[in-house]
Amino acid sequence: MAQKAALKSSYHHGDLESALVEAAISLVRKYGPDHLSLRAVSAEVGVSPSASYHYFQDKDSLVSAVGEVLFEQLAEMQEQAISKITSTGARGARDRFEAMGSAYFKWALVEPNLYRLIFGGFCDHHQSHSESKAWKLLEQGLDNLVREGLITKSARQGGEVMVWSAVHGASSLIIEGLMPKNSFPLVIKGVQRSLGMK
Amino acid sequence: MAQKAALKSSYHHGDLESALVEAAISLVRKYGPDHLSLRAVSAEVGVSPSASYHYFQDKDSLVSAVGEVLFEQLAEMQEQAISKITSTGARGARDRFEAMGSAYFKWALVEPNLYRLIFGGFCDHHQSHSESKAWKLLEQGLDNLVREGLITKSARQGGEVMVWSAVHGASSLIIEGLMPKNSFPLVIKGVQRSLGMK
DNA sequence: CGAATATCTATACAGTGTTCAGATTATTGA
DNA sequence: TCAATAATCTGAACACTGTATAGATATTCG
Repeated sequence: MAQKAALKSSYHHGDLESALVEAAISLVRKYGPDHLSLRAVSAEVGVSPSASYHYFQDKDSLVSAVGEVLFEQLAEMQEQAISKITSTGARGARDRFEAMGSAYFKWALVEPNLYRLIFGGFCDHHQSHSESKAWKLLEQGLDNLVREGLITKSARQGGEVMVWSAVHGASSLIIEGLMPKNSFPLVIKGVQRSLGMK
Repeated sequence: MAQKAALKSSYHHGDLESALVEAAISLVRKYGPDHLSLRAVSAEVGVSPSASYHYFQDKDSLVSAVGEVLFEQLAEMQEQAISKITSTGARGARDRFEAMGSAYFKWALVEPNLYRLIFGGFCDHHQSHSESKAWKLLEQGLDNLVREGLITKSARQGGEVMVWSAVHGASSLIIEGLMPKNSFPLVIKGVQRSLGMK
């Protein structure tokens, strides 16, 4: 079906589709989601501008593919941060929950242009919100807080919405220079209070 | 100095600068902040593409001017919503605070493309966050809550950051289809809890 | 091997941001 | 009042963009 490994055939690239996505990510990171050019992406890969039309209907379609990959990567980054926490019990649930939020925030600050691509209306998130890995991680983190008795079941209700809104909002506003960079701890505190967290 | 009113001189426009901004707003509203073309803006006004370079250094500069106007308009919309509230005392402070948030949210949902332009990294907000009208409104609203005894001084600390983050985050995520549209009441509730609001 | 297919190139077209020389109008000052 | 000056806008040009089409090249399979 699909030969995954890129071979050095000069004409047939081997895995052009993901090479284009990767090159696009690299260019967006540098120059922002606007200012991304299909021709520059093609040139980066060393292929003609029309080649991409075999894998993507148009430029927006490539951008959407990039968004999907990045959204997944962001969640993986969070997963990785969570898995680094060694504490157990109530303390563990709390630490993991905070690590999840901090990882999100840090990623946004380190990669503002990638963050803008995901959340700035450049790509269609055709998967429902509750199917996304980010959402599931959040659900899981909140469930742990309940299980360890750090928050009540009733306070947990709708917690995903509140937590993601606050963390995403702060990340976005800070990136755009509308909020001081050191605001994040305040948001963490506020989220904890909104959850009635001990 | 400056003749403000647009006169029907055929060659000299009269107030080209703000006419360009207005036309840009209209086009961004329809087609989004990406997909905005300087040439289309010029055509809308009935002027040559090069004319805009007398008032704006480049396209990005025009977009930034648009962002400044829109950011101000958003705050004015909030002010207007607040001024419509007739209740007084503690109830009044509470209602006005909620109206401020709801107005922000509604504006975002009605004008997603304008919202994206302001908060999606398209324009430089060269004014410091604490100088913005939005921020001052928020300060004022929180001060009123304290004055009316609805929240404590200590809970108020950093309230601007938490409130704006949550409201902006929810607006943004809902616009991008990453959160159900009916999530806003949950965010309001969460904000109130984070402020320890009675 | 040869035919069919997948993959990529070349070329072309309309549209983009931007520059610059010059045309047009408005304003100023003697 | 009327030339000189300044402000404002146009026209043409350049390099660049997304995209469609036709054709060249490589791979695969009978």
